[in-house]
Amino acid sequence: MLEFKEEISTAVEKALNGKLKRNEIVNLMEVPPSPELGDFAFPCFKLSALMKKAPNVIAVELSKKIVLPECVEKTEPAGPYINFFITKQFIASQAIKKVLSQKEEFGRSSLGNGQKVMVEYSAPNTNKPLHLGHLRNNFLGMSVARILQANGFEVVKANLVNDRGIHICKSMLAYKLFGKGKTPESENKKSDHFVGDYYVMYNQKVKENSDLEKQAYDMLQKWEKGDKETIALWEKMTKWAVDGFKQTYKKFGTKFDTWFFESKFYDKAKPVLELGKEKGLFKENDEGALMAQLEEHGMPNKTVLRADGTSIYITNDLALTKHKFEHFKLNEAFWVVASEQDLYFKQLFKIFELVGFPWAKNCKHLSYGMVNLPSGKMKSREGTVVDADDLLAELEGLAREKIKKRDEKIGKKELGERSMAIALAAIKFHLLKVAAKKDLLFNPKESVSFEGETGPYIQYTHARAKSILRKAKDAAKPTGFKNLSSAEEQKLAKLLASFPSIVEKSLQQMSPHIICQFLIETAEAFNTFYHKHRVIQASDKVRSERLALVKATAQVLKNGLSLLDIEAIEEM
RNA sequence: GGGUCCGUAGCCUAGUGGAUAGGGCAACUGCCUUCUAAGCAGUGGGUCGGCGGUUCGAAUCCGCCCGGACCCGCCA
Repeated sequence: MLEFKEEISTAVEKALNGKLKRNEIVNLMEVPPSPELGDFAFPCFKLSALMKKAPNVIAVELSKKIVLPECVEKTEPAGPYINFFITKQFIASQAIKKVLSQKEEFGRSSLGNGQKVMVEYSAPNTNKPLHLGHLRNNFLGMSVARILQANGFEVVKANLVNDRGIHICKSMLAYKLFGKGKTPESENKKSDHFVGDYYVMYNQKVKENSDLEKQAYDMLQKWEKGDKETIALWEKMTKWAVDGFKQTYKKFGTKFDTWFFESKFYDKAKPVLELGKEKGLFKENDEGALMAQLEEHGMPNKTVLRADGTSIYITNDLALTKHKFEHFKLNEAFWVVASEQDLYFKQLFKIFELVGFPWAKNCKHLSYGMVNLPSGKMKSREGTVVDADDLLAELEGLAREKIKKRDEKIGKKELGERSMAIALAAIKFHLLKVAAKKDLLFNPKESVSFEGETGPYIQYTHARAKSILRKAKDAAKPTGFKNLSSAEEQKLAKLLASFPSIVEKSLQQMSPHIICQFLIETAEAFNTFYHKHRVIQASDKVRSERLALVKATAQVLKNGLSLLDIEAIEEM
């Protein structure tokens, strides 16, 4: 549709004799709210101010002067607008030909020009199993990485494991005191859940015995000093946790190109700390803690090193970020982290800028809203979280029942694969379809739904299209697209043609939800078409053209789903 | 006290200046001997939190207020 817009703008420019520049005209061009009003509209308000004439008068006069380009069937002045109607066969033919020739490449671009970017996401703590919050994070990370890749960026997907700090020592302490040598194997428990149970246990026990708090802190000291016994326990429990995470990531299709461990970086910040001191940015306060002086830059000061010399979270990021940019030669780095850390990242990036790292301006925080439950906030400490593994198992079970209702004879392997694909689509789409910055209220009933604006609905639409294509078999190649002139076919073709600009918009805004909204609209348009028009039973000529439209729709749905890391299955 | 973000029908949500605010869930009415009913068509439901301002034009921009979430030097 872009080229049509260009051609129309050129025609308008000529008719205006230089009253407006061409790119101004392109920017003013709109799509009318309803298809009966045409495919493009030129509003005359700007001209009205310029020419001191009523916009509707201008619309009438100007529309007579415009020499129609080939692709335009007619123009109509409508109040202050001039509406343009693209010749119907041009719309269908342009859209379908492009999709079917470019196939999985359709929607991709080379905007990134090979630039290397890192997307860091997930960032689990080794004392708690992955929960709903991580899922939103993981899905955003995976999808953003895919959108970047589709636009010609070289993407490094990274996971930073928070495997040190006082919180880890809490679960270690509980295990040491009450674990009695049990193991995940002996308890037949997934290993990250096994570790997480001790974190919850610590938080229960500390309510009765506040001395545990001091013991945990002592343990952190011992850990930082390299105490053998403490390190051995830490290694054992960290491995349990990470092994468990890996199983969960595998089930969800969450992937990483590189793993960072906080324990390997927290003590490597010296060069950055020294640099900051030299610049006068980091100064010791009265208690001896090292503080980044940020108040004159409009934000609170930030502690970068404790008074006792031990590290905090930012100490690690100071070391790790430098390593990232230098070791991976990055052009840009993204952090997918919840909005509660907005200020933290503002401070971190400001520190990089003030220390003088040239890459400071290429650090981007992809902030997203918190996931809450109807009962309130999720708290790992209290065990009131929606566990990732449990949620997927529940969804998979529901999908399984639904598939069996439709097809009683389905094979076991097939059933397993399909139910998993559908369950994953449901949860991924549910968490991605809302704009990332919005907080999300996780309503269990809605989230397990496979109907309405859901991932399975998109998959179902794709499967329907594929089913037609399978049954049609011997499709003759269409010679033209003169028979796709119904409102339903035109609407669908226009949507397909707009996919590349949708992908570009989702890249610019780093927003997978834009893809979700597009897929919903396209699936709706296809299903409406499906109910109103027969494909296989149509006359030879019409059938071949409709089959091409169906094929193009399946391709675009698949390409779109792939940007969300959702599988487009063949049958449901 | 300060800062950031959010506020669109009973619930969830799209829409960041342009034509009657677009969907979904829930409710109700139709449609399966025709390409998969996880679908389609239809009905009802809206002071776009409030008030003021800017503009030819505001859900969208600005100001104030109300409500909610998050954050504010040694948690992550």
